[in-house]
Amino acid sequence: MALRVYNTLTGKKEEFVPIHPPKVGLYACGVTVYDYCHIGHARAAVAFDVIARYLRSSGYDVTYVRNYTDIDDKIINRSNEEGIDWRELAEKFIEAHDADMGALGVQRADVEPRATEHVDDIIRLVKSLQDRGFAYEVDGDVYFEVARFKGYGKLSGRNPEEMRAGARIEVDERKRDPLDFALWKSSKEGEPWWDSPWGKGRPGWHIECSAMSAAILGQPLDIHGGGKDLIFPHHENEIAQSEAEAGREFSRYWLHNGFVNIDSEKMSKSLGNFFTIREVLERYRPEVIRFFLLSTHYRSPLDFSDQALDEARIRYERFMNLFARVHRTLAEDRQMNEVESRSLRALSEELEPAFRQAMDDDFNTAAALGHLFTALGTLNGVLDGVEAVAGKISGHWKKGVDGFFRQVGGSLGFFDDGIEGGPAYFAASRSGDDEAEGKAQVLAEEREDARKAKDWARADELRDRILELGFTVQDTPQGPVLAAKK
RNA sequence: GGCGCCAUGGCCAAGCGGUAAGGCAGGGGCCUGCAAAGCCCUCAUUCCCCGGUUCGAAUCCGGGUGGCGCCUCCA
Repeated sequence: MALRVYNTLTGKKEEFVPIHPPKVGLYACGVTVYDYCHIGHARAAVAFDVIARYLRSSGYDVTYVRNYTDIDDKIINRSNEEGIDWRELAEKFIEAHDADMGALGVQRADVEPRATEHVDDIIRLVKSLQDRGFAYEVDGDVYFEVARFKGYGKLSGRNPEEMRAGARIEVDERKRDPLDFALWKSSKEGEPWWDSPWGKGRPGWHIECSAMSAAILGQPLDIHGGGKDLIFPHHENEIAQSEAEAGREFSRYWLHNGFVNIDSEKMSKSLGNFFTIREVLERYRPEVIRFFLLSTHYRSPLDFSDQALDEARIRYERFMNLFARVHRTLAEDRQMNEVESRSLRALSEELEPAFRQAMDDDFNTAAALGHLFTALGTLNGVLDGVEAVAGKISGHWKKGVDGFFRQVGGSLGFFDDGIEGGPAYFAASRSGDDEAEGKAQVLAEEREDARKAKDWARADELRDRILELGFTVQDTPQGPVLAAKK
């Protein structure tokens, strides 16, 4: 079964064929570091994290590059507002970005370049464009001349003539054409600058990705991606710069993730309707947020709401409940019986292939997760049978279940600890209150004694007190099991 | 104004020409001292509307209606 991906450039789903298999060069646009990341940034990061993970699990040798744009007007403005050095500001938000994304299980990219580390490459690229007649200088600023590049508009499906006719492009007298965009900007007094053939200045917005991707991955790239809002002008301009300079294709496939919406409207800084990752992390577990983000196909819009997060939590906890249950079920060293082996065959012969088929279809995590829920019913059913006769499960079965979830979870960024992850999830240490857990544990034992004495009033009272400590209690065949609420 | 995307049960959500996955919520049953967790059954003759193509359409085409996005910084 071949992997198929939706390519923005062609508007179609195509079979994925790397240029130099098994190597895959993947470049995703990262963030401009002038503020904390919101859930929209998280979605993009998680989407491309899953893409990189799944490509690897499919046998590709992926080099994943995700940049930080650490020099830009917004950074300069923000640093002036806060009265701190722009470098310090960028550093602060790079650290915050790494912490937030790390919490969500986003793996580090293989290379995470910063624009300021590649100013030499940027200057070389701008100079080359100028030498080739695609760029012109005006008082220390260098612009890309869109009219000289014939393919302009091919990614976003626009044509330059119509865009010029549109009234929304602001007129800058210094540009030969309203569509021309800055490759290099002269720096004003007090602004960051680098020496260049055009005097002191700094990179324009789009040029850093062209320069860094070529410097690190070479050209053409296999995949270039980012949020849908980057299609125009950012990625369109990258194509113009890179293809004009190199005279060949910039990237084979272009992948773009959809937005996170609030009440059906795009979450964005300008609308003010955004939630930062850290805000949401105060209310929901990182795994739950990740599960929410992967519950819809990456190209579709995704509505953010407490209701949606609550449902994601319930859904995610069904897996954790299963894991905790498997974990505490006693195992014995024997061959699997018919029921056990049939359930594992269902995993390996039906569910795992179905999972991969879904992921092969343009990384359809929503459909892939659907198949995992099917596994849930089968596996819980096996445990029901074991508990009904107060028996033990085969150790091979336990191992098989653990292996299955580690395997599929590896592509999604879940279930790293397999079955062990169940009890760990419900433990209080995750919410940082070991003391309360200790107390609750004592009460749970008292309650168990009361239950054995059939003192139901006492048992119920103890359960209420445990609840007040922030725990629910389940009476299982293996004894009482606590779970942190939250 | 230009370009584009979307519309599936109460809610979320797969589906990409072959006769509606999955989850949440709801109803019934089992299990339980009661719960919780879990299991079983149930829950869209129908996919915004109207035409068309086809043996066959949620899926393709045309026209509506509604929502959204990009065209300026934006994941």
